[in-house]
Amino acid sequence: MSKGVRTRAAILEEALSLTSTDGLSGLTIGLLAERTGLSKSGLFAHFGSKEQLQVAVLRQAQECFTTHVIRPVLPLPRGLPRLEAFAEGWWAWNQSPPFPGGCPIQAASLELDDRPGPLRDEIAGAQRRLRTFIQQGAAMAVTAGHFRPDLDCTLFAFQMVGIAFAQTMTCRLLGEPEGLDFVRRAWRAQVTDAAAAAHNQTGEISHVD
Amino acid sequence: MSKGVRTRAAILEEALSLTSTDGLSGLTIGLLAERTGLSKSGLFAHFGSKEQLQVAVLRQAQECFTTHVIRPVLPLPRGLPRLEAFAEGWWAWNQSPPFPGGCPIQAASLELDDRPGPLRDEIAGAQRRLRTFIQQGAAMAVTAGHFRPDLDCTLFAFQMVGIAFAQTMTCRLLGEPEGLDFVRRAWRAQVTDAAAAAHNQTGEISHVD
DNA sequence: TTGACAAAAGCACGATCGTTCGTTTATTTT
DNA sequence: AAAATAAACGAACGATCGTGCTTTTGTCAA
Repeated sequence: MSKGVRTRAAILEEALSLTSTDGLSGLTIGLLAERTGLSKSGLFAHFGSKEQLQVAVLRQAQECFTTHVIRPVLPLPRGLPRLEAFAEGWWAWNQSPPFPGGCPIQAASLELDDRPGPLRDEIAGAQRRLRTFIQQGAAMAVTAGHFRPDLDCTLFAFQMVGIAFAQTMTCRLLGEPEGLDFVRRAWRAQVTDAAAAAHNQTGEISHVD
Repeated sequence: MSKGVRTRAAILEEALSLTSTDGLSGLTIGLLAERTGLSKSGLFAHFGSKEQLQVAVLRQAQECFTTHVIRPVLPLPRGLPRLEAFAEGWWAWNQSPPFPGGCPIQAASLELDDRPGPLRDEIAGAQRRLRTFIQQGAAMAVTAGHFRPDLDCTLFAFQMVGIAFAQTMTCRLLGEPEGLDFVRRAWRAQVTDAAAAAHNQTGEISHVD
């Protein structure tokens, strides 16, 4: 690994931290240069423009999420087991991501939703892929008989995304310790509803853990 | 109404528009002065500091929300009717608020959740009050017999907040036209679940509209 | 209508923003 | 080790940031 690639990675790591606390618009070249011990111009040369730096940060955030949350659950059996594990991993990610602040992509989703351009496209793509992943996970659960056949998997993904946002607001903004508990119960209710007519009517489903 | 109060109101209205598209950190004194036709210093004198301007904007946003969404439903009968009307009003507000961008408070909730200070306190207070309003609305529905007695009203509010966030992401960031449809179905599912054992088991409840 | 006071303007400040360019220092490759 | 290339620096750019002043303009009551 050559020098350039190594420092670029170091820059992005620090940039990710900064973004998680101050947002994409709070990510500033001068401050980032100071924290990495580089000169502004030296750092700048790695990206060519601020916007490209921001895009790189978003890409890095996605990769980080994939590594921490997505990839670990892929070896698990399709359907409910994988879905449950993903959920628990996602809640844990939201609760304390590998940066000082909250999930940068979640924050950027509301920060840039009215400003068209490459940045918004990047985040929109990330959110779309995530939703698709959830939706397909639910579809597998249907195929496996864990979920009822008439389940709307897109709606299922929509609801799960909602829980994640509510978690961030409750735990991070309001700082309520029982937030994670709400998350789990909301998720349990959703899973129970999705499984309603599959095995039985009472919502008693086979657990993973 | 004296001159000062009038221009202050005009400033705040324009500031609210700006914040809705560019966020609280994108709200800049120079740009705001330009749009209102005032000088930077003339505008600045109305607030004393940028932070106080931001606080004023957040207060204005809350008042606007109260006027458009909260107040209209207060005359309605307690319980489900009022709750349903509030829901529809809230979805409409999220779909197209009275500003060019999205709801500033929702955006600021994720923008400032890691930066302690008066601004975060203001938003946190707003979100707490909103959640309390929902929670009490659900409690009234329990009292009225519309919802089951063992309903966790705090969890109910948590879930509803989640739907609102998911709506913004789906409709505003992703621009999916069927987003509002998801919102209504998710909300319907939540209401159905909350009403489950009240009148009957099928989720068939008395409608308002 | 004049005098008191509020509101806005004008100007300047230090700081920081993103960006460019020429130079110097490291790292590769030959 | 020398030549070629990549990486980082230093200094400066125009612009804009938030924030102080002083002065001018406008408003409102006596």
